[in-house]
Parts: sequence; C-alpha cells; structure tokens
Amino acid sequence: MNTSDIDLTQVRRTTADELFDQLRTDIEKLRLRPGTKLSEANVAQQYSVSRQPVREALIRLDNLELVQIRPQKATIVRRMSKSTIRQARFVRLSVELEIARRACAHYDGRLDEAFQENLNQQSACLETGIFKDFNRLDRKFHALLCEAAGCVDAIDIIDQCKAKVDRLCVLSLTDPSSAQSILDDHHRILESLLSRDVEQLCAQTEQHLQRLDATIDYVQQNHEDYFDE
Amino acid sequence: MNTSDIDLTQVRRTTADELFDQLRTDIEKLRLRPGTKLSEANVAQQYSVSRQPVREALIRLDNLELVQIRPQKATIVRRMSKSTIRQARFVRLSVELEIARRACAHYDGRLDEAFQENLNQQSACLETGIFKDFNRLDRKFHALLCEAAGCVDAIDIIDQCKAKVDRLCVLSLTDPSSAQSILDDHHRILESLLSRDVEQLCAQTEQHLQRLDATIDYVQQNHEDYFDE
DNA sequence: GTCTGCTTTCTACCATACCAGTTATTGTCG
DNA sequence: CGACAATAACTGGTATGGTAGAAAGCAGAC
Repeated sequence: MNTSDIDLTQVRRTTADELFDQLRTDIEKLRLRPGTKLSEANVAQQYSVSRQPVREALIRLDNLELVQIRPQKATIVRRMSKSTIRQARFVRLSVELEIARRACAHYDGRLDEAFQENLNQQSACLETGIFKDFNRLDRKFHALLCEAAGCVDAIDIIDQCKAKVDRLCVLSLTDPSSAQSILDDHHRILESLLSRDVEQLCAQTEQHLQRLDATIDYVQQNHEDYFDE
Repeated sequence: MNTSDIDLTQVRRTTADELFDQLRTDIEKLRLRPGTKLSEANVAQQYSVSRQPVREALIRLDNLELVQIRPQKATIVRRMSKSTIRQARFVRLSVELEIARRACAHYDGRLDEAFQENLNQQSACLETGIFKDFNRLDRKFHALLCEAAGCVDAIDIIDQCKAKVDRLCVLSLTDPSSAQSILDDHHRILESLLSRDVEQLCAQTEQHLQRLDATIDYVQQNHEDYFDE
C-alpha cells in the first residue's frame, strides 16, 4: 500500500459544486443578466440551502470574474469586459497561428482519415440542422489541428479562450449560412495543411477566426449595457 | 449623480484576503512544499482566526490550482503540473511571436527613446547586481514590445504565463551571466525590430524564450518530487 | 426646496457548532 | 505474529447567529 496514491476519482459533489455550476450556466446563458444583484441570503433561500455553500459558489464565480463581490455592499453579476474579450481573441489567434505553422512543419499524415471523417460529419450535420453537434465537431476539427501540430495540450487553451466569449455568443443568432462558411473554411484549411502551404494556412486561419469578430462587434453595439469599458 | 457609478476603490481588505496573499506567496516561494497538508483547523489556529476565512482563502488557492481540496480527506499543496507549464510556455511563445510580427508591421518609431532608455537601465542594473530591478526592466521591455505592436493588453497575458512558472524558478539560481545573455537578446531583438526584419525578429524571440527551457528542464530533473505527470 | 445628519435596513464577513465522510490507531482473534 | 475489525481522531461540508460596514430612507434645520 503506497500512501502517496492519490484518489483521483473525486466523486463527491458538494452542494457548493452544484450551486456553482447552476449559477455559472445561468450567467453564461444570460438567464442572469449583468448587473443583477445576487445576495447570499437571497440565493440561499431560493435554492433552499444555507448561506454557506452559496457563499463558496460566489467566491468561485468571483475568481472567474463572472460576478463581483463588493464587501459589505453587494454581489453583482459582472458586465462583460471588452478588454478581456480582446485578450482572449488575441491569445486564440496567436495560438492557432502557431499551431498552423507547426502543423505544416511536422504533420506526418497519420490523421488524414480522421480529418476527412470529421468534415463529412460536419456536412451531415448541416443537412440535419443539429447545431449542437456542429459545435462539437468544430471543436474536434481544431483539436485535430493541435494533434497534427504535435501540441495536443493546446486545445485546452483554445477551450479556455472560447469560454471567455461564450456568454456573448448567446446574444447572437445561430445562422445556418455562417455554419456553412465555417465548414468551407475548414475544407480550405485542411487543403492548405495537406499541401504544407504555411502562408496560405496562416491567412486562412486568420480569416476563419475573424468570422467571429463581426458577431462580437454586432453584439457589443446592440447590447452596450452588458459591457464594461 | 449616476447610480451606475461603481466604486472601484475596493479598499477593504478582509482577513481572507490577507490569508490568501500570505499562503500564496508561501506556496510560490516554496516555503510551503508541494504535498504539504494544509488542514483548515490547523491553519486557523496558526493564524489565530476562525476556520471560515481560512476556508475561503483555500478555495481561492484551489481555483488557482495551487492547492487541491479533497473533500473529507485533506487539502494539500499541489505539485507543479508539467503539462500546465508546457501550456503556459506555448501560449507565451505564440503570443510573443504574434507581437513580433505585428510590431514589425505597425511600429512607427515613437518608442525608440523608451526602448533605448530601458536597455541602458538594464545595463546599469547588471553592473550594480540588483536583480529585482532587472526583472522589472525585463518586463518593461516586453511591455514596450506589446505597445509597439499596438497590443498593450497583451502584457497581461505574458504576466499570467510568467506567473505559472514562477514557483519553479525559485529552485534555480539567479545567474549573472544568464542576465547578460538576456540583455544581449534584448539588444538583438530591438535591432531586428528597428530594421523591420520579421524573420529575424521571430527567430530571436524564439531563442530568447528558449533560454528558460534549460532552466525548467534542469529543475524538473533535479526536483522530480515537486512535479506531477 | 435643499442640505445635513440620524436611523433603519441591507450587505458580506466572521465565529461557532454540528455533521458526514475518511484515515489512522488500536485491540482482538485466529 | 499477522490479518482484520472496531473505534477513535481528524478531515472538509453545512447550518446558523452575531457583527461591522455601507446604502438608503427619513426627519429636521436652514
């Protein structure tokens, strides 16, 4: 028996965990609007628990910058920070470009089939119109790029960047034609990768990520009250 | 009077804040070694406060992945994750390369004096041997690069990446000759920027950041017990 | 009508008590 | 002596009461 064995199961879910998840999705799906006051006692009563787990959940949300705890005053749902959004998008662009370069330099072709299958599934998805799956496949495509570049860890970074703009995307419509554009991008990106054309791949990656910019600008203009700065 | 004015002063420091800072620096300076058990009751007694603020501080440290709270078992100081370190370094490299490219494309020369002064101060620093200042000036140099690229926000990202490897650097010596190498790098980087030579600037940026890799490898090999994975 | 100062009410913060798991210890039995 | 089971000690999780501080409302003075 090695005492340094760590139990990684971590099955126990506390009340605070549940509350945290609940509040987090509520905030991210904008069911709780920026500026909403979240008092400990209030939330506790609402969910029929004591103030303590509420408090802990709020502390964790504060760390994620989803709420702002103002000691002795109030806890409110934060507005979205334009600068944070800018930063997340800058990081993602930088990372994806580096992925692109490394993929061109190191990719050995072993994922060709996986890429092909992924894109086929995306096509199928557009026909059935199930967008939830499309998002999953989109993520998978970028994960494959990371793997092709020999940076499997990098998908975590991309996920983190996406998480920071997620709340904002709820405000935009899911447009079938934009999904088609994304799929087209993916085809072009794969093509450039297969021909190891770094310049073209970088250009297309940049263009691909810029598709979101229009959406973001739109949302920021039409929901000014949800933003800081 | 606009009621939406938010008081940003946020002067109030709670007991939990103090504890958090204290424990955080203790962990980062390795005064608290990875694997150390931090029981709430224990810490509370040590600092003569109740368990409550201790608990809150620990939750925040858990979010930063500096400790791991295992419900009903124990809270321990986390080992450093090699994969997290890899990720942080990958992000930093990607970002600095993008900064380099943008700086070459957009820099208008208005920071020439600031760059020069910064490098002069770094030279002076090496002569006096005050390394604390050197770190500050090193950061300033990279901040200037961000500004030259028109991405002032990006320095925040770099700071975050640095924070994730900080704890590890405590284990290495501060070597005067390596500081000299860093300064030499900075001179070469500035030169490439001034001549708008993108390829060279990227190559030198990459080389510059790789200097830390040797240190990290060394630490990881000689302190295997401080790391995960 | 406006300003000032008090009071009331709300907030998050902290202390304490208790609970439910986990771990370590110890004592028993084969 | 060793395996194992009962139990004691300890862990973090939750509930609750009290406190200090901030905001809002109100009353009185000017």
